[in-house]
Order: sequence, then C-alpha cells, then structure tokens
Amino acid sequence: MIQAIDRAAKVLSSLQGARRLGISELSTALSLPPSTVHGIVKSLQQHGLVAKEPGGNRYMLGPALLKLSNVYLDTLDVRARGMRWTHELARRTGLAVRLGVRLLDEVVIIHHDSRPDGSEQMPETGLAIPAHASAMGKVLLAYQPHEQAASLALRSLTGDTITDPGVFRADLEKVVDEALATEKNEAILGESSAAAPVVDHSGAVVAAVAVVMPTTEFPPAPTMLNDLRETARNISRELGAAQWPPTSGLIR
Amino acid sequence: MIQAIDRAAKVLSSLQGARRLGISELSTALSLPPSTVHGIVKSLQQHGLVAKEPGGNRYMLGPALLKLSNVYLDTLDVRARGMRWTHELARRTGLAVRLGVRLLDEVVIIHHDSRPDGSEQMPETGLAIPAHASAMGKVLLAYQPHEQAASLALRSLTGDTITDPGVFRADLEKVVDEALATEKNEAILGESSAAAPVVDHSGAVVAAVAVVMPTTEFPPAPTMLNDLRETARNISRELGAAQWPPTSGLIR
DNA sequence: GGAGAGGCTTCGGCATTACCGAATGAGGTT
DNA sequence: AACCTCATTCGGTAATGCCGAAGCCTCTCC
Repeated sequence: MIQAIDRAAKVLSSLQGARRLGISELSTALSLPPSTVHGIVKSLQQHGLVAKEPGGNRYMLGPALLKLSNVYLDTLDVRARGMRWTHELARRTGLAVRLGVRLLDEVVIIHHDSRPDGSEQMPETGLAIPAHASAMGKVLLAYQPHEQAASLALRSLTGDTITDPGVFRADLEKVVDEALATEKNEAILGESSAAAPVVDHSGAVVAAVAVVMPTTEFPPAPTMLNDLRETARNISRELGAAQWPPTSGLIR
Repeated sequence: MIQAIDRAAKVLSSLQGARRLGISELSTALSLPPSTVHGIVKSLQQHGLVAKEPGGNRYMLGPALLKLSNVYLDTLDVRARGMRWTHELARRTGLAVRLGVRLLDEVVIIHHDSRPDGSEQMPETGLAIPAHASAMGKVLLAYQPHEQAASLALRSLTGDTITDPGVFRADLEKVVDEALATEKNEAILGESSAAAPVVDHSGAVVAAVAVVMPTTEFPPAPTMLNDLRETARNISRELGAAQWPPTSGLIR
C-alpha cells in the first residue's frame, strides 16, 4: 500500500463526509502536519479531484469525480444488461427496484427504478448503504469468504439492525440456502427490502438486485420473491453465468 | 506535485479512456515498469477507486467514484440553486438546458434539463466536452487570465471547430463584451448552443448555463438570448453575486 | 498432456522522493 | 492598528516508494 495514495484517498474520504474542509481541519482529521496535507490536496487539485471552494480557502470534492463516475457506470455490464430486467420487475411488483455492488463495507446503488406509481423521485444512484444493514449487502457478503463478513463493524442504524456477529453469520448462511436475503427496518425505520444475487460468467457474485417496500407491506408475497429470483437469474444468464443460484463461498 | 498521486490520477485517467486495461497495458500507456504500476493500482483498489474486472485480470474504474461523485453533486451550491432556474428556462425556450463547470481543458455537465417536448432522454450529467468547442467552455475561459486559454490545444472536432489561437482569443473577448458565448457545429455537427456566465458571491465565474439547439434553429432569437442572460443573472444573484455581468479578467 | 510464453504479482536494496518543521504571507477579527 | 489564525512556501533529511529480477499462475500451442 503506497503511502501517498493511501493518504490521498483518505483526504477524498474526509471531504466526502464533511463536504468542505480547510487544510488545518483536514490536518487534524488525518493527524498529519498541515504542510503534508497541503501537498496532497494541491496534487489532487491539479487533476480536478478536489477543488478550492470559490471565494474561500476551503476545499471540496472536484468535478473530475463526476466525469470518472460517469465512465464507471458506462463500463458496468451488470448495469447495462440489468436495466431492462429491473424495469420489468418494478412494473410487475409495483415496487422500487435497486441494483447494487459492494464497496468495502457498504453497498453502492448503481441503478434505481422508482415505483411505477411515481410516489418518490429521489435519485438514489450513487447512494451508499452499510452492507450489514441491507438485503443487498447480505447477498454480496454471503458468497464471499467468511472472514470478510467477520471483520465488519456491525454499527446499529435502527433498533432492528443486526449487531450480533453470531446472529449475522447465521443470517448469511440462510441467505445462501435460499438465494435470497431480506431486511426489515434494519437500515431505515419503515423501509424493508429483499435481494437476490447476480452472477457473472466466472461464477462470482458481482451485484445484487433488490426490491424496496414500506415495512407495512412486509413480508412480501412468495410470488414476489420468485419474481425477484427470476430477475436475478435472468440478469445472470445475460452475463454468461452457467448456473444459478451460485454456489457458496470459495469462488475466487 | 507529488509523484505517486500524479501517477495514480493518470491511471484513473487512462482507465477513463480505455474502460478496461491490464497492468502491462497501463504500464506501456504510462511508460512505467509493470511493478510500479501494480503498486499504484493495488493501492487504488483497496479504496475502491479501481476494481479488478470479475473473472479476468484487467482493471476498471471502481464504485468509490460513484459515491464520491454523488457527494460532489450534493455539495455544489450552483447546482442546487440553479436547477429551478434552468428548469424554468427549458420551459420558456423549449430547448435543452445545461449547467457546466470547468475541469482543466473541458467542461463537465453538472445538470441537465431535457427539452420539454421530451424528444431526447439521454442522461448528460457527467459528460465532458472540450472547452474550446463549446459555448459553456468559452464562457468559463473568457473570464480567466488569458494564459489559461492560450495553453489549450485547439483540437478539431468538426470542420467548424475553431483551431486558430488568434481567432479563438478574439472570440473570447467578444464573449466578455456580450456576457454571452455561442457555438455553431463546433463540437457536434447539427448541434449548436449559447451560454452565459454564472457568478458567485466573490465575483468569480463558477459555472456556465447553456441552451442547446439543433443548428437548424440557429441563430437563436434575441429574446431567447435575453432569457438565457436573465437565467444566468438570477442564479448568480441567488449565489450572492453583487453584480452581473461579471467584470473581465483579473478575478482571482 | 507437456512445454512454453505472456503477464500478473512479490520481494528487497538503493536512491530518489516526499515528509515535515519552521518561516512567510494573507486575511479576518477584536 | 495589532494580533491571531490559517494557508502556503521552502529546504534538509531520512524514510519512502521505485524498479529489476525472480516466482507463479493461466492460457496457448504443439
């Protein structure tokens, strides 16, 4: 792990949390001398990864990130292939549908179909949700080697968030058995979801597809869960997956 | 400029162009030994800024960029404040409206209102256009110190792209005089646009607002250009700008 | 099925690199 | 007007990351 890049990434991460920070604020946040931080920030700035806030001397994230992320979305096969299937699922179930991938200990939403009734219109693409508190996260963790899941900090988000490592691990095993994960109020009170794994040609779980519903509609009907599984299978097939559901654990 | 960060940014930039690259491809692209590139890529990977493509040994951009860019958009005052005005402008003119900021020698679109008639629905947010070939780019360059514009490579995109530095410089001076830039077929054949500067409380030009039209509708009517100027002025006022149009040149 | 090649990955010594302390400058506040 | 805070510059030092060479894996070709 090369130091300067690690520190640069931490600078971006800090700015992600705090929106706008001065050099000295960053310096205390990262426990580094101001001059060191300044060098890093200036380097990032020259590439547009951070920008000085207009008329001030604080820094914020830069426009290069927007361009990069746009290309990132374009390169994602899962997204391109999955979109029509998620749209179809949203139509059939009447629920909001999400596609997500893993980012360290979170799940990032790479595509979102809002409820066909148009009740909500917030753009969720790019949103990150703690993996342990979401159905998509459970799916993405369940098929990885267990150490990864074991090293998570099970931070409580609501009263219903699973915080016990043993309970969580048991939950993950159930996910593999059923090729499906559910979550009730674990991330946001009043909101629940179910998710299924998407597999690519190599057999690795590369994404999760989820339906999101008000907790009042939980648990979802079995037919709805079958629609969800079917969607996951269809996307996986388009990606060249040989089998579905995926086999557990040791896929490299 | 710290070397490792510069190289890391160049790796991201290469992946932005080529979507998927192996270590050796990156290594030749950057003229660096494979082991050096490997170290950089691995460091970026640990932060989710690049990801190994599933089932292969090539690398692509990573999901962390999506999360970062999402936060970037949230932190942009111009965008939050400008959206309602651009929407109104799109309604009044019947044209697609864009909001853009400068990224080195390009303009990145940070917000897009499609034509009210719904003719096109491609998400343009995140798209980057060479600054010298767009109306927004001319606006953003015109109010900067002239050296910045002088160091641009005026690459030809269509037959109508301005490639002569003298002509371009004269064009920029006209932009300042009129507080308005236009462009006819200079980036894409059949597409033309007009743009006006958005100023913040410090008096700096922080963004450009543009209307995009088929070249068949060019030149736009004077009333339309006034609507555009008015929109730019309204957004600027909301950002706390004391005066509009901005004064030329030497704003730091 | 075996041998080869190409490319990713690991390791460690050397020199370059970036780190950091202190000094300077800019901006804002009492 | 003088102080204080914070960003920024500079240069010496030693810690840092760079790169050559060797290992390992996968895929290909015979």
